[in-house]
Amino acid sequence: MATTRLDRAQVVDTALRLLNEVGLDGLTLRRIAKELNVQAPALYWHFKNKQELLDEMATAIYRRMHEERPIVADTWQEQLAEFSRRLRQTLLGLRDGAKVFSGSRFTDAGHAQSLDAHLRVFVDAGYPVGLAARASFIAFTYTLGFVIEEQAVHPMPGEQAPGYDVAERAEFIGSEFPLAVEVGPDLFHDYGDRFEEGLRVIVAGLEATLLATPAPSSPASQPA
Amino acid sequence: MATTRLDRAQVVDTALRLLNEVGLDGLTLRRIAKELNVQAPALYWHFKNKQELLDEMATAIYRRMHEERPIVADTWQEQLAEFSRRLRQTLLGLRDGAKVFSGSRFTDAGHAQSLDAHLRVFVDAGYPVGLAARASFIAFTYTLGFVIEEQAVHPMPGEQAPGYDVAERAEFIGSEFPLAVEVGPDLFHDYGDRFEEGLRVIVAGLEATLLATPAPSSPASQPA
DNA sequence: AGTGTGCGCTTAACGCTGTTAAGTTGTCAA
DNA sequence: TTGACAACTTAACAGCGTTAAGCGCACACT
Repeated sequence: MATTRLDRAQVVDTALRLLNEVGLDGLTLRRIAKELNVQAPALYWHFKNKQELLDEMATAIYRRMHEERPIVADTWQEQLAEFSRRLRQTLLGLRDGAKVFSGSRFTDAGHAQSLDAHLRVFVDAGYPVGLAARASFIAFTYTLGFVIEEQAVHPMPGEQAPGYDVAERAEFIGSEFPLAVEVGPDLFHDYGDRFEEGLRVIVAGLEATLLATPAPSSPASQPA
Repeated sequence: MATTRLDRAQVVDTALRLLNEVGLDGLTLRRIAKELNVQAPALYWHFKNKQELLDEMATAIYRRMHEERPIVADTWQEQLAEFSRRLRQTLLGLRDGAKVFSGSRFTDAGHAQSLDAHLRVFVDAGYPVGLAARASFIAFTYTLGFVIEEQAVHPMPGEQAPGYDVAERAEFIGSEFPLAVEVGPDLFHDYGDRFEEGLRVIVAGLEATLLATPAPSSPASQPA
């Protein structure tokens, strides 16, 4: 029964909290408004339309990734892996988190700060910033795609979506394609371990290719 | 002016063609029905609901990947890269292709055939099938995440979505975070080249880790 | 040939959605 | 005390996915 006036941040927080209860499909403007003891059109005073609210939600999600404590990493390998882990954990913490995130755009320059800090680790290690960005984009898209698939099977950490039972799938496919049947557990179980495995693969691949030589030109910019 | 009766395949084909014109948001049952010279509820004779139609569309997309010609690859590296390239190209060929694909489930066992053939390349090279599946899943999620980001910027191969201009972005961020500004082109240009770069990274990473030793146990199953 | 069954569709309608327009209230400035 | 503007409410609109009921035509059967 909040009698104070609304502001954008309050709407965003409520919407994010509500998302975990009702999911993306159930997240309607009327439902959000009800939660705020307000009528639906009132939201249009604060947001141009629903997409702008969703964009602000995505921005808030990204901000949450870093606000508790900044990532401290001594090597670019640690920095890349920790960034990816946090992204996954943050998205997993929200129902349909990956879909909300991937369907929206950042609304402020706040994300530039953490991106800048992230890239700085690579630059300080002597790599060109462009290379750092391209390498990070690979890990970023891997993480995004991974969590989208993961949340299709597990909408929330504890829950299991119907239609992904491995035994059921085996029966569905039949005996004609034994390899496809056999890999069921490898595709639909142990997401945590498999995510880490993928991170190790990408880091090893970067060490072998893009980020092979420690420093082509300058030794390293002096730490701030 | 087709006077023949509808069937599921015809609806799916029409819906996929229409998707490129109107996008996922514009793809309503009434619009699809209109295209088929039929009323919207008629679709419910052929599909349980809209999601079932979308699932069938995703299945058809996956089938298109392989139907023209099967992938022929001598090495698992080629197989993995070519599979990923085809997935990307197929998704890019459809407006919102990655979103449709990632939001749906396969409706038949047809995909098991190509998955089986894909895995066979790894098995014939002497690797355990579980390792092959986990390695392929890494490339798969990378590709999916990559195309989702790519299609956010380029809804169709020629077009450019608003709000992603690099100069605009630079002004938006300001001078406080120079590294974040500088990497604009590295994040938003040359998607084709960067996708290939990512594939090379992942293949190199697999060679260095998961798929390092040619064959742990059996030399190779004899070719069929 | 006449009759019945049921497939494949139409028409009508429901509740819900995002969104717009217009009107109302409270607060603060002059 | 008056006016203005911020922040909302009420009412309404077009369009959505979906359900219920009814209709017509093709085919099987006696």
